[in-house]
Amino acid sequence: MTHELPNALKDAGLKATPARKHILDLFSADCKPINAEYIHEKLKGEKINQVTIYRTLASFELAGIVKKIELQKGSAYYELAGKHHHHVVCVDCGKTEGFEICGVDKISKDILKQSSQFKTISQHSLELFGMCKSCSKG
Amino acid sequence: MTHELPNALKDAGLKATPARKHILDLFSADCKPINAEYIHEKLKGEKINQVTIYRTLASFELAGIVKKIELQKGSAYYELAGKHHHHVVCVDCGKTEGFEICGVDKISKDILKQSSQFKTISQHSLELFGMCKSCSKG
DNA sequence: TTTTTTGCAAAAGGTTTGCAACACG
DNA sequence: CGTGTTGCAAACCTTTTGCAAAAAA
Repeated sequence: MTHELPNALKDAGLKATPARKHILDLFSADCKPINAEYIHEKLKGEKINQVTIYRTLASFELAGIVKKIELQKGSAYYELAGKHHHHVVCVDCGKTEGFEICGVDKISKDILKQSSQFKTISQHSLELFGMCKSCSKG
Repeated sequence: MTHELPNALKDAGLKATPARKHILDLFSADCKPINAEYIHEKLKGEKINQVTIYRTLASFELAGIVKKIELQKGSAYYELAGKHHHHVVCVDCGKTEGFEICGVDKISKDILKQSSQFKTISQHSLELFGMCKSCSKG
């Protein structure tokens, strides 16, 4: 149960509280986007308040430990901030798969070139939606 | 005040009520993404209930008249469902600009080719975030 | 001990629902 | 006239806030 981010909390200037260590462990263990509800459910043995989870996610995001992603599932999802990547989401079961292909930087340059109103583009969101193999059976 | 979508309601099997006509006019007039609050504000003279606005947006989306877009501004935005395009959003003032460049279909093909889990990709969201010229001054 | 962090309760913000009254076609 | 639509009130769900108690360094 030792996490792969041993000094992430200290480096971020965050005190190493049980709640934070457990949540960090969860991120390391399940390498997939998770939301507050999932964390609360997975850690229900630890009796961590939902508010603490929201605050922990906010501080992790501020510290650059995790990244918030918009999967259009009605709540905010987070995952470890690692290599730049995007996701395919199954519209049926919600399963996600990451991918590293991303041509958006080139698109951004083209946009700026032809844009009358924008000066810089610093971020982007790109999510694909489709059917996974299990759900498209039958 | 005649709208550019004269038969959109009839074609969709929706009754041409005042609320729907006004909301449709708004979409035609302001060719930009708008949300429920904006509609409510713009049409406050018409005394249209918020619930009616939400239901109208839902029925318009179902009918394919409008498209919901995720601008990460805390509420759902909609715009007329026309040519496929995406947006740049100013992280400072929220201004949006549309653009038609989109290389995502090609990316989707590549993803599917290398994906172990997904069979089809049917939609995507792509939004860029940056600073508009007014906001990056100073 | 000092500064964070947590829990609780409550509120906020956007959106949805149930139901009766209303109005389009 | 009949079915679809609206308004009202209330619920819902996720997320945020205020404040005092608890805990990390």
